[in-house]
Amino acid sequence: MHRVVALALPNVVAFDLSIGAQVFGHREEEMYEFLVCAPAPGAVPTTTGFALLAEHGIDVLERAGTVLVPGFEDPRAQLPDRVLDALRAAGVLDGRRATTHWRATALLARRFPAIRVEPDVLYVDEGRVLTSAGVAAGIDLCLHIVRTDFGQRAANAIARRIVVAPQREGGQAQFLERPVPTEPGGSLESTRLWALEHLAEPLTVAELARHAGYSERTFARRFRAETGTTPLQWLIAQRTLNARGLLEGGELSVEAVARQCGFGSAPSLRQHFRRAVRSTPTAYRAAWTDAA
DNA sequence: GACGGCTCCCGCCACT
DNA sequence: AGAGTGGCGGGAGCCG
Repeated sequence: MHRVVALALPNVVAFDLSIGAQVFGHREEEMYEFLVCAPAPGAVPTTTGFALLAEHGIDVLERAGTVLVPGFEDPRAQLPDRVLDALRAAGVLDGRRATTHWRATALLARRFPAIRVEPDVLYVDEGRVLTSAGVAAGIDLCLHIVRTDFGQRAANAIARRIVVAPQREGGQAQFLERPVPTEPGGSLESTRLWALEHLAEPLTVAELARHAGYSERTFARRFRAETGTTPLQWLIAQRTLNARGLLEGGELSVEAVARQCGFGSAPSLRQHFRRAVRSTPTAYRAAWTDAA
């Protein structure tokens, strides 16, 4: 079983750590073993007025398949050498791409010139090291990890369980205007859910706008404010996620997958698939078939 | 891959 | 005045 170990450093952001716990630590799926460790086992203060209990010391990091480092205050604090050694964190990002909360990207770039800071994405996957932006982007990153380890279907199942809207691609802009859409009446959430149910049908932006009760212009504006992307790009991303799930293990032809996902034709699916996944549908299916 | 035809979507601006 | 809205033009991008 794949072991994920979260490292709770003093004044950990409990919400960040909880995302990992919800995604990797739930008993419903038996894909991951999830442990929480700290430099010294025991109570670890959080930034939000309560402490959490870390049952393990950092020795468990050695046997981790994935190490999770949730946010903590103060990031300027000097960590003990033994913690840094365990993480091999010093210089680990040098020469790599990385991101962080949009308020801190400039600081990160200034303090660590060797890191190629990507200021406007949700998360960055550099293979061995993955980084994400502010809180909610951690969900996208964790689901991305599940997808990498076990496929889109597994990621979809967990996303459904924790009731988060379907994933967003890492390259998507961080939400600068409205981090969390509130205001139930004004939110386009229900229109997005409606669109997901009708993904297989041809959908136009005009239809989505009509469903939401806005003019096309206002709909487009509000859509970007809430999701950070445009209606069509969002549709394409959702259709591609759907296609990934169908390709893994399924027997449907690429043409049939395309139609079932709402792509008008197989070439259309191939084009968007290549851009988002950097692979072809057939190669993607083969990779998952061989892995299983 | 190339190429039409069409949709999308963003800046601009008028209107409330 | 200032914020929110929506129509329009046209370049970008999607689709067959």
